[in-house]
Amino acid sequence: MNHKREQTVDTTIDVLRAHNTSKDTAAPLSDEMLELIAQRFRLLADPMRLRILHQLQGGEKSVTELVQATEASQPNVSKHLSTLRTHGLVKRRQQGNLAYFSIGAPFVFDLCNTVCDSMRTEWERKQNLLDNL
Amino acid sequence: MNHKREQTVDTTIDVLRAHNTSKDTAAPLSDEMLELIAQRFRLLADPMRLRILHQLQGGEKSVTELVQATEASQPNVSKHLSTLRTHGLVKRRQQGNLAYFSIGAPFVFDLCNTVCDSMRTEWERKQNLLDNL
DNA sequence: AGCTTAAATAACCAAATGACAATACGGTTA
DNA sequence: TAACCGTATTGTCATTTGGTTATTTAAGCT
Repeated sequence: MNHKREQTVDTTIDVLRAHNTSKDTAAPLSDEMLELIAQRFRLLADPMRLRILHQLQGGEKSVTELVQATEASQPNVSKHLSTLRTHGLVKRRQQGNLAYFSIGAPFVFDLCNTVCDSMRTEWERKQNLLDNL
Repeated sequence: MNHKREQTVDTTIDVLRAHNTSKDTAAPLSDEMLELIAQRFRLLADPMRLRILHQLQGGEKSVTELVQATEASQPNVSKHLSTLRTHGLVKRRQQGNLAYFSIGAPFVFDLCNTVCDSMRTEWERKQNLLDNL
């Protein structure tokens, strides 16, 4: 597989970091890279999965606990957990009959915070617009 | 509309911020809120849209420029721009015959950086695992 | 006015996604 | 072993999504 390590990776990140380069055309991101980034976002682009992750923020939980907390069907929760796991966002630990899941990639919360902050500031802006009428 | 401002918003963000609260069950996020957050992520969950946004990082661009840079069809680019615009991620400015688009929500790059960083550290970790064999 | 170019929209198709119901799996206990 | 519980998987469905082609709108230019 070997998705073009090291060199390509660093280049990409540097490009993404350089917000204010005044180049006319940004260095293109490879298709692979774009797909990987999109994939990560896609994992978070579902309310149910967000709900599960949000619950796991309180610590490790079994599937049944998650089912109760999210008020979703068990197969549904299991499936989401499975996809989250194959992408490394959650970890699984089996103890006897139970399967305990926990957060596997803390960066998730950074993302959520960024999104929430952006929404809040945007709403505050809109609020100000209304106030100044 | 009025998606439950202020109080609810702050509560939500506080909850998301409190990574290590040892509550057993996290305060549930409202369905509306989850859907909004998911929606934002969904916008970034597509390689084509990421490519467009990435191009706009180099500054304002016309549709045709974007078409050339992304090597996609014009209607395709237009449609993506339209959805990005209705969600506030890009701004549109019309000058004569041309329509110029630019970034409307800088938080996008924070998100991309977070994702890229996470990928890099993960790959470095895997790399170390291989090195230590 | 007519022609040309840029951009948006419409109509449509194929693929991906998320939900549910039913079933299978795996470990624990009787 | 059988019965039971928690979890995973499969098959199927409706919906959504991203892409295409064809068409329309709109602004400049002779």
